[in-house]
Amino acid sequence: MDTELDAVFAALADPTRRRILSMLLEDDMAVTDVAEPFEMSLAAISKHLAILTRAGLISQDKRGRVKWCRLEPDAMRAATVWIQGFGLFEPVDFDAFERFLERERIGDAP
Amino acid sequence: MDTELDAVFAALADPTRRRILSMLLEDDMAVTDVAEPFEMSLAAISKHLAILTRAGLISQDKRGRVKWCRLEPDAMRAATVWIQGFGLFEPVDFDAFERFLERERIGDAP
DNA sequence: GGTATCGTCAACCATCCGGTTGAATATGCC
DNA sequence: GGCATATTCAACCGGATGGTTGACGATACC
Repeated sequence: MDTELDAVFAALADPTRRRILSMLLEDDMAVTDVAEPFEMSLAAISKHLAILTRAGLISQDKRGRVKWCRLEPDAMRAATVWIQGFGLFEPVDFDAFERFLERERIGDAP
Repeated sequence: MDTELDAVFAALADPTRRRILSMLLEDDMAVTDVAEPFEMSLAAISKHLAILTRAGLISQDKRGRVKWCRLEPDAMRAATVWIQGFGLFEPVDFDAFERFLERERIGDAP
């Protein structure tokens, strides 16, 4: 039924994977570069990336011998929509949030 | 660190638990009543409720011999905030996001 | 062709998860 | 006291998870 939502929430339930997602927020990355800041093996990171891919949170595109990882925001958006379905919170203005991020990024620039 | 978020997302990653949460949206319920529509044992539901409680998504209040379960929306809100601002672990961004939310709320007010 | 780099596969391990069943602990009722 | 109801505990099971290591298949470079 809602196995997609299962996969998304399960994928988000791990700090390593959340950190990977936030790294990909900056830019697309190769698998080796994703693994670099972590203290675990490359194989472990590769598994985490597979879980994120299965959940639809990222996509992987192999060009040459390097595999590029790209954030896919839609799956995460689905999770947010489910939470909002509770009606407990004001609906989130995604466009406003995008503008917020943009402003922050500009503010941080030298 | 971020074990709280771990627990929230892990708790949300199960359809039974999500269904329980949506049931509790209606009203507080006793454990037995929560278990009634499910086809699994009462003990299994009791475990699910323990997981939801540990994640802070519900609270349980024993009055007499019946234990009442109540939805606690704050934990879910934390998850939403992370998703919306994912990658904003740095306090600076979190504060900025709080201000952003505040601004949005003021903007929306009549 | 030979070699280094990128990434996954396979096997293994410890631990957790979601479920069961049966016994145990409260509490309420007569 | 004695019995029924509400809920958890304890032990168990099969399967998933998160990690390791070592071998392997591709691709790039000289």
